[in-house]
Amino acid sequence: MTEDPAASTAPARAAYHHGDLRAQLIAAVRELVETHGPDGFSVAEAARRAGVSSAAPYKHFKDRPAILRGVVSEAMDRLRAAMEAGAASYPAGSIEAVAAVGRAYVSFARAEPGVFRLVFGLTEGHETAPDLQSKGERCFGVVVRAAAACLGLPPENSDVQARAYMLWSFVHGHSFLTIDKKSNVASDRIDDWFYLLTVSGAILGLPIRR
Amino acid sequence: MTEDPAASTAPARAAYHHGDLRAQLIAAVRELVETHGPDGFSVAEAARRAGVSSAAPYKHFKDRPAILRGVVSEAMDRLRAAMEAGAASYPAGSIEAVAAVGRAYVSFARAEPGVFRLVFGLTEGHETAPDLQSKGERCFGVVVRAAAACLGLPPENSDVQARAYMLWSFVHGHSFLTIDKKSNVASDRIDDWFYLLTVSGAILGLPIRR
DNA sequence: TGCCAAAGTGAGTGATTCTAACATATGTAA
DNA sequence: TTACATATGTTAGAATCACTCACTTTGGCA
Repeated sequence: MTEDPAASTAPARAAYHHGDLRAQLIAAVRELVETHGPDGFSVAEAARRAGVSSAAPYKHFKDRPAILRGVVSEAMDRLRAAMEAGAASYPAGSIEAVAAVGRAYVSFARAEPGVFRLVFGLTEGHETAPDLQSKGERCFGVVVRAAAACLGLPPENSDVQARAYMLWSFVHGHSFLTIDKKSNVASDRIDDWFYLLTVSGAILGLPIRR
Repeated sequence: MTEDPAASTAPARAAYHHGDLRAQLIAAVRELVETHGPDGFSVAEAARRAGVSSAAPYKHFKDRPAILRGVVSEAMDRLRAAMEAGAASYPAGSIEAVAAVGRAYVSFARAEPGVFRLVFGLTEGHETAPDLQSKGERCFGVVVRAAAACLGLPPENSDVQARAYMLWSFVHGHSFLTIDKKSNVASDRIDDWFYLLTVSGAILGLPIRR
């Protein structure tokens, strides 16, 4: 019982008492949410996978929603990092950079549909979570900056903000429809990259590349 | 105990044994989902509100997810009816009719954010629910027909399908971002009707009215 | 070394989902 | 009208879960 190397997908059980249980719990919950759906997760099962008693999680999280919020917070960090990496992989100010932000968004939703749904389906305790709110705004900020650079306008410009919001709406909706498998008729036939380029160009008012 | 007129918001208790429990349960669950969030609902509470024992619901629904699916099914009927009514309130083939479909969509999300989230957040038993799948496709069909009429092309045309999908993505994303209160900075300032007209026009390739 | 706080355990409470066995009302056919 | 089959309800109970409390163990620190 000193070691348990086959503990789900968590890298390893560090120690009997001291291990970084908090991170391991978040990883376990993320996995559960991904496989069993956002509401098919239980604190008891997560604790079981982490190899601790069912009361241990409450030393690190106040509540069941608090655990969910931890997962969401971590996921939003990764999402924003992916968006920024997408923007950085193309010349600053190019429309390709804008589309790459959207592409990163859709890719994240495809790779982790359960977590993605959780991020934008969290309602309980949402009002009392200023850090999640601010992280959401930072994600939006990535879109705003890319659009601003592309348009040659300051990010505070209202037109930039509006166009960034439209871009985000489209990409957000496309992500949801994709993972929901609704209307796969059109979704499957679509090359996302071309679509994102097309729509980004149209929304930003730039000529569309063919 | 023959009458119980103050039973939540359900119109009235029809009879002791015979009442239309199924419809009343769906109404109670819809209400619970709306007030306490999609996962803050319990079969026991719904039964309590309908004035029956906690085992009664299982005579009408196989499962907890089955009840949710019943609510979703009913909601999708209403959503489609609202979209069709929106389209019908403007001349057939007009861009205003297309935008009205989107407006109905956003209005529904605003009016019933909990149910809306449930409709597109349902994952459990989703694969074994062909009626929900077909209802989703019928909703998409409303968009397709409006776009086809506007473009003067048959609904089966692939360009029509793709543009309809883009329209739906945008409207869907806008709905979600609106009810999630993310990035209210831009969302609040927006006149939806003008936006929908603008985007609809851009996506359909028609001149944008100013 | 001795003490304190952090971190984990085990048992227990109340609520939940769902099943099983039983009771009652409704509709149909003799 | 009576008798049966079925739909619809009930109570009781098993299994699970969220969460709390009292207790124990461990690591850090003066």
